[in-house]
Amino acid sequence: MPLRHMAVSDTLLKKLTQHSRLVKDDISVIRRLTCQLRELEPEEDFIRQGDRPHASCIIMEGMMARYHVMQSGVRQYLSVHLAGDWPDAQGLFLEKMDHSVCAIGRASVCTIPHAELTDAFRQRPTIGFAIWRETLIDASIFREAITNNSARRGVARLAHFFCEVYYRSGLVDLVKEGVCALPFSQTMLGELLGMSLVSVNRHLQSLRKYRVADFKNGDLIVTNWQKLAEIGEFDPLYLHQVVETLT
Amino acid sequence: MPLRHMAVSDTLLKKLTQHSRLVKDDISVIRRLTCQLRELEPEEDFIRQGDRPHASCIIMEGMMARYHVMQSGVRQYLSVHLAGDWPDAQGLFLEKMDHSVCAIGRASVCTIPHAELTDAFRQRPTIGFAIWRETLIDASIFREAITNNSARRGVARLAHFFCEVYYRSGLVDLVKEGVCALPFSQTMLGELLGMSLVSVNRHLQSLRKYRVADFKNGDLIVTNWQKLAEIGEFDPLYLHQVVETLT
DNA sequence: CGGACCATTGACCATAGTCAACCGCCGTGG
DNA sequence: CCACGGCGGTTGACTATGGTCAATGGTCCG
Repeated sequence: MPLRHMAVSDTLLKKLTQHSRLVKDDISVIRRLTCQLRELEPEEDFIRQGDRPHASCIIMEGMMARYHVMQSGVRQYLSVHLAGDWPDAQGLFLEKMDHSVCAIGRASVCTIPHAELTDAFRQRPTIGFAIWRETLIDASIFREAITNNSARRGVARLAHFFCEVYYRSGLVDLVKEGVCALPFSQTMLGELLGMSLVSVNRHLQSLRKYRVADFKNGDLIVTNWQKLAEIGEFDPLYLHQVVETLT
Repeated sequence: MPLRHMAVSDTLLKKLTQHSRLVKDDISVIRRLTCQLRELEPEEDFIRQGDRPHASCIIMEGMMARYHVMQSGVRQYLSVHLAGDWPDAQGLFLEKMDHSVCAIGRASVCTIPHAELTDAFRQRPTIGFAIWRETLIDASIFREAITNNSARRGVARLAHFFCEVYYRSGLVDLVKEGVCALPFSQTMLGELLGMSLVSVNRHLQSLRKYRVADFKNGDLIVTNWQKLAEIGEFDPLYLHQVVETLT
């Protein structure tokens, strides 16, 4: 893993200003944060269940996911993360990781030591609030996943997940002509949605058949967004993408 | 709903110091927070999906729960909360509630305006960190719920939930001789665990049959904790009950 | 006494899991 | 160069888990 130092890229600022209002002083404190760039191999763990986190990372490129490992060894993926996301902010104030975070496909991240972050929060509480909000949005996404995996079945569950990935990819400009990257295998989709590989395959086929969406070679192709959102009962409220003032 | 003013009770301090180290100044700022006591009728909503939250509440007595409402009108409960919990801290920096919060049985809460809280965080960042951590623990509980409802089936799912309630009740001294309150109906357990009323009833019977746990009249009775934890694959790590220093 | 709600049970059905085989693709090594 | 193995995707057959429907009984309350 090659490491090099760099100033925190605009990726972070772009993400935070998407939902929080920051003033000049906040921005300059953020710009002063240093971070190390790290490249992750496909499926490489960034941090593991049981580890004690000292730094957290922002995704520069690629995709990452959180997951639990069951006693049986089976994985349960919990959420997926895109460029600009902060997939382990959850570990900021926790002693030990209760879950792992890995790359999905090749990814590069920027890591910032916790100590530097908490210093920034003390200087400019608004920065802390913005990142706090970031973690609250994460939590909201978890809640939606509980509902999706518990109360929706089959096609709706798959459709809802596709909606989420597609919508969030759009927010960070990662959708090109109805296509966004989703470097998952069907097996992994099953481990995310709490269904078997075979079920994923069959529900996928019904989305294909009705020309709503397709998924192949690690790409998600949305042919009928309206219909997909309807099947998945998708309402983006839970992603909380509204700019408001943090006084 | 009778309202009266009071100083924030020790309930909050007890909760925060359970997992965060606070110094004298922090504590006195917390003691200066004012709050309104509010009594909630059984099943009364404290705040609803779509509302804009201006205050948040700490549970003084009783139980509360978060839930989503599906398009079909069906409820999906997301998490349950006990005395000392902060069931809507999730709304602290969010524009609109993406879920509702209601009382489970009779409950009383203490509400604190958001503005007063953010002021406290600016004065004493450590207080913010402690409450931030509180919300991160919530998120961890959500993650566990994803895994529970997606990757465990039947009895294990029910057993895991019982473990969580029993364990958390123990932390705040609400277990008496193997019994703790859980004022749910079997229908509600189903809406929490993503299974039908009938399944809940049947899985409950198998826990009864093997003398592991029982559930009746709104009470959870644990007769064999060891076995229950084994069936539910319960590992309390995700509750993050470790005191550590927040510098 | 009647109604509402909750728990329980049986019968039946639907969804989804398991198992197994097969295909195509790709990368490795003989 | 080609054979082979591994992996991901697809399919069929069978099974199991759990959902739906419906009826019953108990308890509490008006």
